[in-house]
Amino acid sequence: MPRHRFVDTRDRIENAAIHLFVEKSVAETTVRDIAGRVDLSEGALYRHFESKDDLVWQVFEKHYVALAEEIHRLAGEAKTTKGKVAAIIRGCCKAHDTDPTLFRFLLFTQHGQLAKIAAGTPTPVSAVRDVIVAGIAAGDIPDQDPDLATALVLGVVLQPVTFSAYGRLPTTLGPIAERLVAAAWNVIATV
Amino acid sequence: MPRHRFVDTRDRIENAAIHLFVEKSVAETTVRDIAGRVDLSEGALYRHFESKDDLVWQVFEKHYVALAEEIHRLAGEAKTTKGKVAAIIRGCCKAHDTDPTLFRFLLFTQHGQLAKIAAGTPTPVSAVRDVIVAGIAAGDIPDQDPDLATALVLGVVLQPVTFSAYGRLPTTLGPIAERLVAAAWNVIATV
Amino acid sequence: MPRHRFVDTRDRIENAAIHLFVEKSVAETTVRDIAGRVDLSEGALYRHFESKDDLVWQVFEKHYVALAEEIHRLAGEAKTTKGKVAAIIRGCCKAHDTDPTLFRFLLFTQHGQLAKIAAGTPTPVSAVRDVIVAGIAAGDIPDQDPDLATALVLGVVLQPVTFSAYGRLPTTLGPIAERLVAAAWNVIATV
Amino acid sequence: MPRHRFVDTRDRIENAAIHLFVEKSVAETTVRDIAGRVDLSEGALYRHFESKDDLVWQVFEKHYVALAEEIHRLAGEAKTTKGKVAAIIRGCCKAHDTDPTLFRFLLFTQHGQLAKIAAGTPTPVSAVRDVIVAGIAAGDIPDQDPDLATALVLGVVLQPVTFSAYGRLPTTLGPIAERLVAAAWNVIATV
DNA sequence: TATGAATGAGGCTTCATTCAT
DNA sequence: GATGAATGAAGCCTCATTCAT
Repeated sequence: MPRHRFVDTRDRIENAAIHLFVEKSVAETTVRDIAGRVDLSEGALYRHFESKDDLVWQVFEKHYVALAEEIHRLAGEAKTTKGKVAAIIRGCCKAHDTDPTLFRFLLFTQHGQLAKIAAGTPTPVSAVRDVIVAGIAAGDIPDQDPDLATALVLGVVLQPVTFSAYGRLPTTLGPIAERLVAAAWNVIATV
Repeated sequence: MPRHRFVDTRDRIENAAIHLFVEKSVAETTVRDIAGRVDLSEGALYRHFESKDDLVWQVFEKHYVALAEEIHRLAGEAKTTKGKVAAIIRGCCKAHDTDPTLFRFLLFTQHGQLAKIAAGTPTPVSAVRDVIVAGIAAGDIPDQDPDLATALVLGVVLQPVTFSAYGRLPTTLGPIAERLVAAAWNVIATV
Repeated sequence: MPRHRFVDTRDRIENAAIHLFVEKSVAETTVRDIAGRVDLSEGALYRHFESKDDLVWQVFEKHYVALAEEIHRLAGEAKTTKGKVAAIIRGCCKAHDTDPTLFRFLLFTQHGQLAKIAAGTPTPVSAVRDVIVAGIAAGDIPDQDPDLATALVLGVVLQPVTFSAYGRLPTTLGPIAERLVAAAWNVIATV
Repeated sequence: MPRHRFVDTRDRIENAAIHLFVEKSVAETTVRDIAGRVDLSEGALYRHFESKDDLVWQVFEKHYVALAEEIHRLAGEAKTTKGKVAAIIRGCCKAHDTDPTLFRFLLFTQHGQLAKIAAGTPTPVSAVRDVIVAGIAAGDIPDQDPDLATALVLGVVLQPVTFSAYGRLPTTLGPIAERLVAAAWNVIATV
């Protein structure tokens, strides 16, 4: 049963697509580009995805949700708010370093995909926000606008990711993870 | 209708373009969209800009450089590093609030335009970096990777801007400016 | 009375147009190109010509007819058929050398303009043909298809003109005029 | 309608294009014209040619070079210079009569395409010139400017072709081939 | 499943021409 | 007469998608 052939092809398509999307942006990547990268005909792609939009969405959603779950899981394993935040930051760095292209794809492709996410679906943003809301409630961090706090924590991770993508910082975030952990905590713990 | 009534046709085009670019992204904005918004024929646009790409680039470059100069100027007016950083953050908030759409345009359109910027041209990023490098040299802030420090400072402003664009934070950054000032300083002053 | 201003401008337009038409072909020459060459606005051209087509046609017709008349005149001054043919060839060489660009314009622009010439209008072709018909009638040259004979005589002049235009022969035809005279005569005098 | 019924789509495109180019000139033939003639969508053309320019060039180059080779081959089969010239002229007449439209296309489209030909590429012109140079060296024809001689020989064939295209001579050159052979020889053999 | 020619809508751009100034 | 922004038609080309094989 050549069932694995299928899975394999689909994975290869997704992978090629992600790389192209980061290299040239979704809009500038053509179906032909993707097919060429996977050494497949254009028409064959439509055996795996309904449309280009569908491909983008499926790939985005899958990994976006996975990242949200990972963050949620990591936060759950720590007891204190400080520990949760640290776990999240470290988790993001690790996720980034495991596959920088994928992480960049999620960051750069949000625009346009975010609107398609069903309200209430857990996202990396909501996962972080949950931790902060709980932290405020528990008195671990000062009372403050949870959305702003979330933005600050995310800014501490995502801007370095952006810099890394532009070559202003190394491809690997591991070495600066603890610095980011400290910064993220600082930013919400100090008034 | 007198055809020369609007001497500011070019300005109106730029303005319409910026708004559309933020609303729908550059790629999804057609020349026809822009022309329609300004109530002009498509062809007429080409008397003002060589191409769509040229329009995007000229509009981006103009305001991107202007923002860099503004940041540079603000930093120059303060004496201490702390004062400079504060001035920069406040300046960004003010620039954002003066014209949120323009600020978002700069933020969201970097990708793809940044590569066209001549090496050595002052940018908002380099302006911030300069302050940090000087701050380290002066001993105002701990010794650290200036690029990472720059990323952290920018993250503190830009992520709230992004949240604001997505409706997760108010359209106005003024009210949270001092909070961002504190956060930005914290992030680079604490090891 | 600035009457000469007008004449002057019109001449300059015609001249610029001819040069551009030869350099880039009529189709690839834009009204803007012409206006630019004369340092005039596009709209101003329409004060002198009804349309681009009109400009092309007027310029072509004027010089095409003038050349026909010149050939006719030259043929009339000689007595024998041989003398007439020689005078025509020499006249063409002289016309070419006086203004190679104009001659090339006539040669290269025929296509498309020829159809507009009113039947019966004297042309360079008909002028040559007349000489040949008369020559046959007078017994100066063997009986033969006058059209073919005309083609051969013209070929002897026009192909060198073409070569000259392509840089395969010098810009000046004067030095080879007598050779062409001999060839032209040979080609129709020998069965 | 099965879409693969015509394996020769490319050939049909080339053929339609050549006819249109001769009928209306390259500049006045639109991609839509060509597509319409072949009963194909405009976009489909681009699966066979990169651009309109590319189509023109490929078609031109292919047949221009083929004609050069044919002339070269014919010249090679004859021993004497006189025989070579005769073979060339007859070959041109035959090529013309086999497909007058194609021959006219080559003649009328030179302008603009010639510049694209790689230096050193054999062309009909160079093929004729080679024969003449060799003829001079062998003493078969008087010493003379080979370029001028080439022009004269070509003029003898190409002007009748032009006349034929304009309806001034029959569509078929066969009947006058020997006359042209004689004229071509005369023109270079007599000082 | 795969192929790739074909479609068709729509995007960007050019350009002859007009017209208010 | 001159200007040059504006028009509007039309041209070339791209690309997501379909479909016969």
